[in-house]
Amino acid sequence: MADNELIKEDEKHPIYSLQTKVFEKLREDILNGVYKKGDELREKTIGEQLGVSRTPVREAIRQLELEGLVNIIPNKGASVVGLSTKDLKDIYEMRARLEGMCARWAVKYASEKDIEKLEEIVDLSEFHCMKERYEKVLELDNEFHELLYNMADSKMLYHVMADFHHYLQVIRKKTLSSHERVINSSKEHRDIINAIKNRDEELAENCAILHIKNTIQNIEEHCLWPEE
Amino acid sequence: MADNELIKEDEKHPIYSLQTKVFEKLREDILNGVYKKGDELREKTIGEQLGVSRTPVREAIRQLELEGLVNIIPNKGASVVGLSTKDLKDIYEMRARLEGMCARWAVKYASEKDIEKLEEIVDLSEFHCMKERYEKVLELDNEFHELLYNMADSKMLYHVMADFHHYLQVIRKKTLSSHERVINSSKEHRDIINAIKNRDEELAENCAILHIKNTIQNIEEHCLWPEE
DNA sequence: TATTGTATAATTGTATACAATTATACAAGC
DNA sequence: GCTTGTATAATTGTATACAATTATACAATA
Repeated sequence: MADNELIKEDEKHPIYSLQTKVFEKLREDILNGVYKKGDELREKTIGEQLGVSRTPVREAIRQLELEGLVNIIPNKGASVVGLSTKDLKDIYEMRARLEGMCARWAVKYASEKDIEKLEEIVDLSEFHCMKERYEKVLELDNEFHELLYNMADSKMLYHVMADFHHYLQVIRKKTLSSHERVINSSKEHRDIINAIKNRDEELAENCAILHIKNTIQNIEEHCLWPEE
Repeated sequence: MADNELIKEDEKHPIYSLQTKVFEKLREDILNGVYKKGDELREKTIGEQLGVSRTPVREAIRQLELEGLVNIIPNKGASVVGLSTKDLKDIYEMRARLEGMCARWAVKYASEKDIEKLEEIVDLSEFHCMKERYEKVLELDNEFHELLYNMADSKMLYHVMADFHHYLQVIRKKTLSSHERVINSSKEHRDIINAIKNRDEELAENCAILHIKNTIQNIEEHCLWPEE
């Protein structure tokens, strides 16, 4: 049996069930292209690879099916669907609009502390950008948007945005490795913050939409869409 | 053991696994308020009620957790989260924007046949409205939006909209039982169709947004939000 | 009474067993 | 050579067994 990553992590995070960990591992692997479109996911094989029985693997695959990342044919098996370039583009377009909604709603609910926190994140991000520590920049970008999603104070909106965020993770890693893009992104983040500060819903929405649209444009310009 | 609904349906739909059927049954029951917020979902109990073992129930509950309808605490159990009135409102707001996107994209991809089909649906709907057959009207409304979602030709957008659609099913049943609302809804549907016919993306988007906004307003006016 | 400890029961988490379905290999017949 | 039928293997679907965790009941103690 292969040396087993999941059980090792068990010691560190005994909070999560094996099922959850298998799910996250498989999702990660699908989104990162470890499994490619059409690959078949055999319960037994995956279970052996991860050192668990079929049960948690099955449960994980069922969840992946609900997310649309996997296709299950009853009594036959599961195969990887994954995300095409068009899927990613569509997600960005949806995200643009919903990010706008987020910013608009954040205006309504933002506390002074939230806004300070947003500014801190951007400050730190610019610092790490200067030092060219882009993993940190990505992390902080995640924090920025995560906080924004929380500020909107909507369980459902958060839920959708969190899903999108996972889907886009791989490509965001690329966009936020460009010094120039990070600089621009920071400016756009500050525009959003200022709009929220001034309690200007319309402006906040437009800034947030523009931010995502610019991200898309950047991806286009630098040909960062995944080759299929 | 209770008389068992799931196995009976087995004869009719042997395509779906028990797991799928348990999932759909539980989701339906949660959305319809059969299970209320906070109710605990015991695998053994539900399995006995439905005449299946714990395994498919477990898998179904895991899926419901991913949808956010259920909260699982490891080693403790699953409890119903369900949708609050605010959740429903937020979903409508998101849907308004994404429905707009749908209409916009549908303009790009709509075939003559699609448009004809849309018109047929509205014609039929108005006919059944006249006859006060509102279950039929609901069915056709579903068809209209389903087709629109398909016309947008986006797997991801369809996926999100399909989820929303399930979530809103209960309340849509109420709004489309009002003669007046159905009449207005039909007009709005025709506006959307005409915009698509004229290949006017901007107008199509705005009409679709307005359609959902009007739906929301109708719900407000008639106090159709669920009492909590 | 309130609290704590402990034994018991209930419940979940995981693994495994068995049934049902599907895939594969290969020989028989054309 | 190609199809078809059949036996075998592989895989999934479901149920169940067992382990681990959590809840419950209740007695002992302050």
